[in-house]
Amino acid sequence: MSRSKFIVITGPTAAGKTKVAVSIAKELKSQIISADSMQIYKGMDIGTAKATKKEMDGIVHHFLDIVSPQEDYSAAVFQKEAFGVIDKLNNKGIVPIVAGGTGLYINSLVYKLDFCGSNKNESFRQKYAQLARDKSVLHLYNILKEKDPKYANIISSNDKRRIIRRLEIIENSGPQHYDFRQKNDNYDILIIGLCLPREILYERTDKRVDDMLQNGLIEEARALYENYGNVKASKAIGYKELFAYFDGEYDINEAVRLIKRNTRRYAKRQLTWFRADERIQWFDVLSKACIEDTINDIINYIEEKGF
RNA sequence: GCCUCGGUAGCUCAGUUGGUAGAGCAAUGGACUGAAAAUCCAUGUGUCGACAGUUCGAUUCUGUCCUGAGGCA
Repeated sequence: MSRSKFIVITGPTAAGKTKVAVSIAKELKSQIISADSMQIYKGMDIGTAKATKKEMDGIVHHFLDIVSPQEDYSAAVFQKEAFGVIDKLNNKGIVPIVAGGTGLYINSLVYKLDFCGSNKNESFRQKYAQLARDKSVLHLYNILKEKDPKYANIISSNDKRRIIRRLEIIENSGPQHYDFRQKNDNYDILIIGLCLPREILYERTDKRVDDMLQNGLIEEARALYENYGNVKASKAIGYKELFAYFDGEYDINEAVRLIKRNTRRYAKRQLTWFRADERIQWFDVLSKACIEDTINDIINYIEEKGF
């Protein structure tokens, strides 16, 4: 019996993951597992650059449109469900292609991340968020420091989000260990990263924002705004800025400027995230005359590695 | 042609009574364990338009030149 395996295709936004992943899935007669924290939402298509039916080209895509924008989802749920799909496909002799740019989602598969089985506790979060406003974030940090000095030591005393989350875990499940990341060795994993020169990447993200606006992003955001209001999904780039524009905080030109800027910063953070994993084999999508040549290189690499 | 005001960080500008400079925006590096397109940490990147003069020392004062905007002809 051969070992379980999967292939990951990742990289910054606008690097061309969709096309590459579909081409490779076709070649390997495989299916795609999307690892994107925003493409899971229904009705958010243009702004998340979700693959169109045409772009999918008959390839099965998992984890697109699986929840409505008002529902909760999380990396932990993704981890569990994605391994379910991976195992199912492996059993059928298929090597799945995990494709996406959400670092935590990718890491939940390629590392042994333990989410401690601790569910979200909304009232707890609200209570502590209020406490942070009434007193200070540092006040929360000091509470955490007493309960879990080891974890407190590795995060910033100003990281409200992680402080509250850790307190929540302790509240739910009692004291917890913190294991530094260990690679997931239950599977054979091949990780492929798509990259391109920073300057050109930024030109592409800028242009893509313009294209999204042409294709009706404002109308899509307006519908989300009217149907769901300020939900978690609306924190996505391209939506949050338009929501502020709808609220009259600034004009459309400022909204567009901020969308472009935030997209650039996001791409930069993704690069920081992925650079840290030395298993990634990088392919420059502009190194060859056309993307098809790069795709061939990737396919050869996959075969070389026995996937 | 003459007059006036400018030329300092990627951009908009501040400043130095002469001791090689700092804000905003933009940008860069990093972290990331049930919100992650989120959240957080760190960082000034510069022939101060060019050349010469005065000076111990010039981005700052003087001169010439280059260059931008406006005004007068």
